[in-house]
Amino acid sequence: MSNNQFRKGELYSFITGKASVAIARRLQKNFKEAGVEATVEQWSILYHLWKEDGRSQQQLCDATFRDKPSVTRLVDNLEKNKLVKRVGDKKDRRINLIYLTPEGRRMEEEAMRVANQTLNEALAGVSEKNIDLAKVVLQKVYDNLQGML
Amino acid sequence: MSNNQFRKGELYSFITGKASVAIARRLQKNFKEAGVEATVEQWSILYHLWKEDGRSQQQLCDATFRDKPSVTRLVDNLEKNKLVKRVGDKKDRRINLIYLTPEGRRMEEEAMRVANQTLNEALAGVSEKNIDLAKVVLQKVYDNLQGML
DNA sequence: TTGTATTAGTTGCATAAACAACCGTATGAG
DNA sequence: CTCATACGGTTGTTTATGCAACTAATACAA
Repeated sequence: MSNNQFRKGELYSFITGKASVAIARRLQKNFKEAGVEATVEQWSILYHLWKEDGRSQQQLCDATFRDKPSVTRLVDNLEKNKLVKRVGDKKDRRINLIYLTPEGRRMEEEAMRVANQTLNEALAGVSEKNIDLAKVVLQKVYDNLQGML
Repeated sequence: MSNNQFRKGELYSFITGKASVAIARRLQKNFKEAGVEATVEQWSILYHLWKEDGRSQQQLCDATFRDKPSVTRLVDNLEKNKLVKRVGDKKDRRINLIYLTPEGRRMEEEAMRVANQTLNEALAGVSEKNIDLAKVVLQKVYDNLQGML
């Protein structure tokens, strides 16, 4: 069955995902330099709220590929830093809707500018075509692994 | 300078690296099912020791893209689980050389089998050519970000 | 209507990461 | 030789993840 033997080093690189670790580290550093007071993980939650405010924690789980405890605690920290606020859903009292505070909304422009700049640094010298191809491969990997749960 | 505007969702996917997170989660699950008693992070250290035993912690930092405290604590846990042993270097007393225990050595075959199988699951249906291309893109991303430190 | 299953969210515990500050050892210039 | 500097490793603190167990609220079937 192992018709797919990997060349030396390939296995390790794919599994450890050093490229995405490097991007996250750089984004964190760039946030700090730009005075954006949030972690990359917190940014990933804010990112989805900027697109559509007032999502439930469960929706944020699905959007960010995290489990429920992770989102609970990210929201805890975002709330502590006064960037979002939990509001109980009136129709279904199990649900927390997460809303941006004015400070949370204010952060969007600069944070997204830094995120785009960081991705430009990361992808410098890579053609559009190859970016698309890598994207397709990574999406396929993700789909392969999701499907088998 | 933002000649490289990203399509919707692309920025988020690249930065959060969901594919490599998914691979790591699957590998952890497969380890568990196969009775391999180690975390993916611990495996990443063992992987390099299986290739060459008796490396220093600093060498393991370089090999695994981790900082010194991270490796210190991974080695702490590996030592606690009796998979490796710290041995002081005789020539330079600052250095710890990390050696596999018999149990650590015994784990290699099964762990590498599971790792290869996991990568096969992840890359099912992706052509050799596209795997290579994705690899090149990810390496370029890594190099871009390393260079600018 | 009652009782069971499902859903949303939280808490506890172990592991890991980043960053800064620190200690002991080695090195090399003067 | 001595002292500043660099190097290898450890510790403390904060943040985040995964898993399992749990609570509260809802849905739904009998």
